[in-house]
Amino acid sequence: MDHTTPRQRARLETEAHITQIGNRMIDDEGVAGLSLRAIARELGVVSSAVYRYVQSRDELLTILIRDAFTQIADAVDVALAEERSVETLALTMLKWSRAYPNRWALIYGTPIAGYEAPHEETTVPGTRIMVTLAALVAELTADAEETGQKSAYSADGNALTPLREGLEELGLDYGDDIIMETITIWVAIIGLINGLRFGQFGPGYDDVEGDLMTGVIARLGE
Amino acid sequence: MDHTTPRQRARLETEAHITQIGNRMIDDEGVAGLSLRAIARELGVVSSAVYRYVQSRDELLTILIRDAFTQIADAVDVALAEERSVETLALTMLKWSRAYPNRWALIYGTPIAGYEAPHEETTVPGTRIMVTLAALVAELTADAEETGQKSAYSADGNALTPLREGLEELGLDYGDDIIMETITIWVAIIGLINGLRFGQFGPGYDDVEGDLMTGVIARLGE
DNA sequence: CTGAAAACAAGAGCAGTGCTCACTTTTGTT
DNA sequence: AACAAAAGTGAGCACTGCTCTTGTTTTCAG
Repeated sequence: MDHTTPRQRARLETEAHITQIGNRMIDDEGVAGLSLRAIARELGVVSSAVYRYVQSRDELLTILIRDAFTQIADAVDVALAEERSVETLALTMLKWSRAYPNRWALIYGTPIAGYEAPHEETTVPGTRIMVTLAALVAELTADAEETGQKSAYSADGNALTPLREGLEELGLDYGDDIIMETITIWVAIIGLINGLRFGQFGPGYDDVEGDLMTGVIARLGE
Repeated sequence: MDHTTPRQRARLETEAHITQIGNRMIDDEGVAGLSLRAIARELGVVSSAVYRYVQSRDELLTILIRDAFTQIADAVDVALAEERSVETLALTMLKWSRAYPNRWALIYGTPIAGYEAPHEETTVPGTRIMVTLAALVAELTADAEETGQKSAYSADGNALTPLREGLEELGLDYGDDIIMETITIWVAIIGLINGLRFGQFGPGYDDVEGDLMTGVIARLGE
């Protein structure tokens, strides 16, 4: 049986409708195009009415950011279930960024001015992929050790302290070399996708984005 | 003798004043805080008056973007004259990003919504550092070859076509391995700085940013 | 079934933005 | 002194987020 009153159901529906419209607005015009007044118009309601459902534009932003993080992390999980490799992870992120470039910018681009992500709301979904990558790197390193190759990172381990603590909070304990390897691969992936999405390399990369990513990942795998 | 009339001089002064205020506003509140009306107030003039000096907010943005690109590229050039290495290049960019985080976001972050960089205006200063990096990589690769180490990148060279063409326009002709190496290092640098500046790794990195960059660069140097 | 309470919606209003346009004042030159 | 160009003015348009007061439903308990 259904324990939701019609009222509650209507509320949830409207909330879902708002986030849906919000997502579409971001897809269409970027985060700057996200307007509560425009949402109100589309809902056929006066502008102040949407404030019954969402406290502020920032709150809606938080919801949309969390959604985007969750979506891309889910996509990566699905793809990794098929083929577990760093390349798959990277190419899946790239593919998602092409499908939703403005959502990509929302989560991996410049922070929104005057907006502070509520940390507890967004940090967890926001770090999922990186944690997955660390696990992947750990697996591969373990394999490499069996075949006799040992990574030799011996720089100042203090540099990794903040990240190591973050992983420890999740109950994970990796060595410095694994963390260093993870962060290197991670920043390369993000950097490449950002460069492509933000047009920093100029035009003409449409057909070679995947190959470029594959090349970078291959280069990082020594 | 001076061939500028007092009138022309006043104009140039006001223009310089406007870009100076604009830079300060971006430093203070990010690109969203760049307001022509606020600039007018600070100039002690009515809002419509600034349109005598700047065609639109976007035009001012273009000026500030070009300035920022030029500034960071100059900083890199100066540092490289002291010590010519990839690490120096990377650390200089990192240092600049710490000094001017909002300007960094302006040039390497999410593109401004509804704003299209005029290409001819910004592309040249925007690619200076990357071109410098390519030259650096080429030098180092040449050194490595003398000592017998040869890089072996042999993936689909088509992926590099757009970049190779970009370099050829500047009269530069590098091999695929050098271009691939350059782009890998480049995206790692940008990715790491973006991650740090945009707070994607969480807090607590303030004292280890340099070590982190050094570690990544070292890892990329095999 | 009725009446109070809670939820929802309306509409005016505030302060801010970029930008335009008709108009006046200042300035430099002939 | 006359005149044209440049600079500055102020009103106005359309938009934004957000608040506050008023009115209207809908829900739910007595």
